[in-house]
Amino acid sequence: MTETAPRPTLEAVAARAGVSRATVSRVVNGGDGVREPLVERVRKAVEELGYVPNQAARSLVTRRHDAVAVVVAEPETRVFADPFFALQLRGISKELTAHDNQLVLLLTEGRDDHARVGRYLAGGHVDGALVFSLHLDDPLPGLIQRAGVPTVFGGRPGWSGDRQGVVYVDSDNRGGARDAVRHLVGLGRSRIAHIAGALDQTSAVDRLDGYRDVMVDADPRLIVEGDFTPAGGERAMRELLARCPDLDAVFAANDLTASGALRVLRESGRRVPDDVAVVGFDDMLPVAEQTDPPLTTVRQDIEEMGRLMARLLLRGLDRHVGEQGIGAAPSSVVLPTTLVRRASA
Amino acid sequence: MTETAPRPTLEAVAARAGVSRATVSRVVNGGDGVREPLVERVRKAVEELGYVPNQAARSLVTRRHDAVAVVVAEPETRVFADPFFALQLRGISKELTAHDNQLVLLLTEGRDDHARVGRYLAGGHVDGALVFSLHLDDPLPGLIQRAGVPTVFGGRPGWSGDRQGVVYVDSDNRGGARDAVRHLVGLGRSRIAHIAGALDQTSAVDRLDGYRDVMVDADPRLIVEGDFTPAGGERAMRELLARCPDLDAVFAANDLTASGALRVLRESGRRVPDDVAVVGFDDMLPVAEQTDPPLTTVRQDIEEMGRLMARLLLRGLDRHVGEQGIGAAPSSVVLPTTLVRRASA
DNA sequence: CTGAAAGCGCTAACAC
DNA sequence: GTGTTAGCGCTTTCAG
Repeated sequence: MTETAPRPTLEAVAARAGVSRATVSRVVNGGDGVREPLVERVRKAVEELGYVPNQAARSLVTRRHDAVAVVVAEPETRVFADPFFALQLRGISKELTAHDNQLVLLLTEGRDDHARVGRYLAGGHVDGALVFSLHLDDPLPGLIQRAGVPTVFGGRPGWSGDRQGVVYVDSDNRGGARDAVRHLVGLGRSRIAHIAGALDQTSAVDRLDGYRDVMVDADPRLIVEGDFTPAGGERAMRELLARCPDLDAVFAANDLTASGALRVLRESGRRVPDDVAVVGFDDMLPVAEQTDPPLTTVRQDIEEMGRLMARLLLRGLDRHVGEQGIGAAPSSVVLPTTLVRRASA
Repeated sequence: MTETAPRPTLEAVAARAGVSRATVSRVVNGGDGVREPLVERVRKAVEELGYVPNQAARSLVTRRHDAVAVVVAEPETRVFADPFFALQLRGISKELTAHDNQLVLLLTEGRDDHARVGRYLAGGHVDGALVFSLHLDDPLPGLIQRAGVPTVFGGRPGWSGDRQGVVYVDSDNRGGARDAVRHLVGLGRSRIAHIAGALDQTSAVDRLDGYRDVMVDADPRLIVEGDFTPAGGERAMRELLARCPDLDAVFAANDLTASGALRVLRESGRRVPDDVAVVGFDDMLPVAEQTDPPLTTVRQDIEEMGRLMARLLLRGLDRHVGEQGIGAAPSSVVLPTTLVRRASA
């Protein structure tokens, strides 16, 4: 365990360079308005002493941290099992890094963690927060609002009383779902089932709504709620097959769900797409391309969503420092989706 | 985007409660040595004002952050694709949370990021670091050492000149590999191939060494280097099959690799385990149980490794504050592995 | 262009 | 027990 040596301070650098603390500070922060010879001397001293500014001290006065929290409200860390988060995080990470901001990942495993997260955000460790995967009854948004931290949400939050000034980035879930179902209809299918996602999330609700937009008076038995997991897809598919053995297509709420459905369909002796056509959602490559047959699905650019979330937040922060702001407050964005045809439908 | 209101300070709370800042500070930090009526008054003021301590100010004087960085040196964020990290992170997260420490995840996507990470660590944002997935030539350990942050490594670091006081947590990769190969030998197999991991990582080298321990004079053509991915496993398996069509067993460096190998074996018409027995490493449930046939593999308790890393680090930090330390400096730990028999061997 | 001085919000001795 | 007083290391007016 590396031992921790006492770090040199601004003071020390100033002494060594024979200048004042103020001058060192200026040089360290870009060196504008300091004459070249001095800049040189200070740089040298910094180098020799291995000086690194103490961020706590700096933040205390600037009220800036150049760090952004990413809060993942997924209980039981399904987080990493699901490539979805990975991609989104990656987009976020890239954008933040490009703007020299640090990503601080806050995982919440359960109820108890909420308080801790609230404390952390309110404690002024970060300049803003990116929040994900909210469920309808989640206490997190309230906590965050109280913490008074600028926030951008991933996915449309589903509170009833839509609060002012909430910014989010979402996919056009409803439109994408419509495209998927229309595609199945275009294939001549008529008994089109839907395996929904967990309906306490807006993405699941929106996709279901899109399905209903097209299948205006669908047989209610053709709709089963899943949970966005392969296991849930299997369960739902079994249920559907039992209820409606005559179904000829399935629109699954995401690719993971579709992969489970595919497995059950195969077990039951159905051929895909001949007997039953299947469409997923997400176009999660590792999943959609590996299934048998490869999955026709609705693509959303997940990494871009992440990047965009970060960008909106940072823009909002800049606006903050720039007083009443030249630019308008950032507003929510809904990204388009595209249907990707493979072999399953 | 939630607007940020000015937060009340200790001073404000003190004024409202009619006490000194010191008293408020005491109450906020546990309230020892303050008489009940005052504690009550202060609590009330804190509540009413919605006071939350400013961490930057606190850290400036205590030199404590109650935050630990997790540095993942995996280029190109393979991080999330691999359940391995997920589990380890989870263990870490649990342990840190239990000790009221915040996890700060630092992703490094490439060379450029190293400097940024170094700066972050040296900047005194965190009390310690947990570092993963080092490759032999990684500049990160050097940076970290220079940053002077107490660190625990995940997996034995592979530097030539073994530095003093390096603490790591690792699995008994060599022993586990021996068990795996011995199991295959016990099954009566003699042409046992090995698909190694990326040999710039000690885990891959150790597993290869374990294989060699048992197969003392193995046909060198039976050994191929992979890269811990399914695609690498496929490639390697094809190569092996071309070189040694008579092989009757494969020990793969991890389950992901094994899954790729399995696919190729099936393609080639070999039955597993009848024609070729296969053993993996990791016992990554989502992988090992889903393969066809389910994988016999060497289990390592990955989550526990994560938990242990965090525990060692925190223990070290406590020792630090407790001066010369009552307990000894924490030392490295190597966890045992166990063979899990399923259908593939 | 450079330096002196005043804090940022908090904790920790040290008095009372 | 409680209050007073110094700073922690840095940025930022404000003089010069």
